[in-house]
Amino acid sequence: MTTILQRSFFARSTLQVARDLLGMRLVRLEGEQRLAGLIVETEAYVGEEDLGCHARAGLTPRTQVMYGAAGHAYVYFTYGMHWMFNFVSEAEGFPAAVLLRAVLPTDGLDVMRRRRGRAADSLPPARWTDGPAKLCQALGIDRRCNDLDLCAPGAEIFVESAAPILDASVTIGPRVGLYTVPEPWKSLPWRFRVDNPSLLEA
DNA sequence: GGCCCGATACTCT
DNA sequence: GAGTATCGGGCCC
Repeated sequence: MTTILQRSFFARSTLQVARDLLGMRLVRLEGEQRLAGLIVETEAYVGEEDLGCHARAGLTPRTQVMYGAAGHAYVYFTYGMHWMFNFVSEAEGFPAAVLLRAVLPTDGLDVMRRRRGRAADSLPPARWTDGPAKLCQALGIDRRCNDLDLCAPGAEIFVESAAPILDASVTIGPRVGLYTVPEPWKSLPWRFRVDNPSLLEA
């Protein structure tokens, strides 16, 4: 039986949440259409002290969602064209989140493939959603999803429990794309990745 | 397979 | 006005 992850799951150490989300199933409901994928890559962004985290600038209109209750979605726009999806973590008032970097499509493949367009041609499903902006495009996630409560009854986006991933199948390393972020933040091993996503049972 | 680059608009200084 | 938690196409192996 599957259960929906509740707020207590997200209201923990961000590193623990990022690790434990691996293998869980992200579900996106669009009316009758169910889109879903197994989470296979995440990154942790933890507090104002973390110079890789948007909250380094403190409380602003953009970052206020990260200061709110755990279990909400923090969705932001970057590079002039891309949306990114995050799970808010930790206690209310402490700004932190887990960036979703990749999923393995399991439900609604036809819709996801169509949304990815030519970039999906001749590639297996795992390659349609192996980047933070790619999966947002495939799942139809944009600014309307910012601050959604993933733990509310009837939520359009939520996470279902699934088979946990063994430590032996997880690679931990530095976060991606923090070119101008100073050490030690740039190199902290706060990225969690399932080694062979395509081997996971869909 | 790899590297380089441009697209594009939002956030905070 | 500068910087950006990226992507895909073009090019060269």
